Amino acid sequence: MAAGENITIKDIAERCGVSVTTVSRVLNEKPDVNDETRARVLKVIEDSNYRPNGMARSLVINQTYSVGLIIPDINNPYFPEVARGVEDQAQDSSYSVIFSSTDNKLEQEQEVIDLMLQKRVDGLIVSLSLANRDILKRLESRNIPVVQLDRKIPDSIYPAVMIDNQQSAYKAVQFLIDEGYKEIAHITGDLQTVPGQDREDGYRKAILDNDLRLAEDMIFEGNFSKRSGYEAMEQMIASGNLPEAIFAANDMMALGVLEACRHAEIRIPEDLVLIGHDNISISNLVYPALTTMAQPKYKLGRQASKMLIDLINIKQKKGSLDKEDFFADQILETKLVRRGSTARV
Amino acid sequence: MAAGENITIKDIAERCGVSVTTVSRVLNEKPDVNDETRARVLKVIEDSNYRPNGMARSLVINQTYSVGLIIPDINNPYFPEVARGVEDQAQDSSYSVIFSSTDNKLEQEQEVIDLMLQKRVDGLIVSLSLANRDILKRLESRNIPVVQLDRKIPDSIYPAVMIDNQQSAYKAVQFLIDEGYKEIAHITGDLQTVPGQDREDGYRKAILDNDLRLAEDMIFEGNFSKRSGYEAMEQMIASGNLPEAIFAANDMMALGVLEACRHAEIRIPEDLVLIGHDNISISNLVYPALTTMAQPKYKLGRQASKMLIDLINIKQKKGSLDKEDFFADQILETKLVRRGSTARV
DNA sequence: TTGAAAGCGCTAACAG
DNA sequence: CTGTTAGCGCTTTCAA
Repeated sequence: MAAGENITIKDIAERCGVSVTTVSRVLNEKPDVNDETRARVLKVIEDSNYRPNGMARSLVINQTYSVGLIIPDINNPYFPEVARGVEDQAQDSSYSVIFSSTDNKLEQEQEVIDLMLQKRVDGLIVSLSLANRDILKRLESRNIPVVQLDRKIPDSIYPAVMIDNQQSAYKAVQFLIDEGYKEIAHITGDLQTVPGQDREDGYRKAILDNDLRLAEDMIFEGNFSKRSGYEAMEQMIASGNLPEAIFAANDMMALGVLEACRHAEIRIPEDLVLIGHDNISISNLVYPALTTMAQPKYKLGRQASKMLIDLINIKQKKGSLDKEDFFADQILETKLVRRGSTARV
Repeated sequence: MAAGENITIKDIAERCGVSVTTVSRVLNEKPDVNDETRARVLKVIEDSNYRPNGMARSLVINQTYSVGLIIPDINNPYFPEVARGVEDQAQDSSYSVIFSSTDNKLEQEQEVIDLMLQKRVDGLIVSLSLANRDILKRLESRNIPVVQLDRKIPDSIYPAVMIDNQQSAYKAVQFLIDEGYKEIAHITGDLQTVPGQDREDGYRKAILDNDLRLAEDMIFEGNFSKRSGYEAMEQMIASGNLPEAIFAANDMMALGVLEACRHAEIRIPEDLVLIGHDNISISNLVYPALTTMAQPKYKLGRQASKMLIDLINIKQKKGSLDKEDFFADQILETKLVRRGSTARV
């Protein structure tokens, strides 16, 4: 056990008979140091298993090489993959990531951001609740590098990495139409969120662009939860007026539809065709497997991470960030994944 | 934008006309400070939106209030829930968590642990690959607080929070037996891992304890992946000798079984009954829903987090950790969750 | 109840 | 090529 007081750069310097400056130089791979000296120092470092104290270092260089990742819930099937992308990219640049789930609670978001700022993270990747433009404003005024993920809060200066929800929904519906379906219902996501709204817009646009009838009673309001998908399907069944196809604004709701159909002995895809959105991993494990619009979740995380680190580097170089330093939003493509739930019969 | 150089304790002191010591005192809620002074300082802090620099603070108090979480893959359906537990508990104590996925790669594990130690995390929660006892030894010698999660590396001094895999498997099989099934097959997990081995042991024990026939050809080696479950099932089908029930060492493999059965038109639970292990969230979303042994994943994370923080506090108090400071392993109970895949018909 | 001063472990001019 | 010195922003004796 033995306490083994942490060994410092000073100890190394002494053991080598050089100054701490010199040790610092070899630590940071600066050029101006005699090869022989360098070798000696390196050896002692190795032997004593010395690791520089990152905090002390951070304090003086004013950079921690860590970033914060703030998401609604790591348990939400959408986020682990995103998180992994963020982490992998961060690690490539020797950054660490501190993460925090907020359950979309304003107070929580506030709190964890505060905590992270005290820890002096170099920047933040955030997926915030809509109501929180104030937080972003405050971050702006403190000149903190931030990139938004998945959701973009309007009128924020910070760039976002996300998909085009409207276009993606449009493509989903267009696919159904191309397959020959005319009566297409939509189960919306949470309409308090931008993705929820945008996906509904995409649905409407596709219907109209194809000169199909846009019936308001074919639009059912959900909230992205499985249960809401289940209930929407129950409503359709109760109405006695089944559509030919359903576009659910996300996969979880599509799973709810699947379940309701099973109970009602409605066969998918024979009696009703179904498409979801997001391609969460489960969607390939249920039966019938879900046709869906795949979000490049891993890549979203990776790009956001990369963008943030680029921003941090700019700030580090210039001393601060100005409007023109921010990148344009990055919109990644979704991709149709055809599976059983829309199979031709 | 404006750079707005970070404001420091010194600035506050000046604006208040007091010394930094005094400001520090109110910051840390020390008693010895005049109420009136305290109020004044607090006001200025509030007005200037000042946040103390955590790094500087950490440097002197030698504690960062952050812990590292090292797991194989946040994408593995088992871990997000665990991570959430770790995080929630950490947050309750104002700790942050830095996380890292290692894919069970020794080199990765080594690297991220090193990175975290440089950042001076106060402790580590780890779920390491079996081969990595050396890492733990090194951590011990550096007197780092650590708790193991899910898997325990033998002969390590560090406590673990986990389930009793053997007993849990035993209970699963006993349940099948109690339901009246006699021919029960087992698809093992990765036998290079302790959980894989232990679950097989539990299966064997239950069979023997109940005086059933332990047939080696009823044990199929898998590796925890869905595919391996699928293939095992294919083998059973090909052999023309179906069991009455199957215990799959985890849910993913059970999912593979489900799929293979669908292809072969074997009905579950009518023709064959199936139980998995872990209760990953998917298991309730497939059809038929999977009967399984539920791991208290969230709680595992929470307990591990709590144990680690307790350890950190002890170390902080005593200056170092000795053998007798470590807690006993914490073994949490799994619970049978009955669902469709074992429904009586 | 308050402040001066030393120091946490490191980096970065500056001088030699 | 190397060392001296002055901090980074905070806490903590010690004295007043």
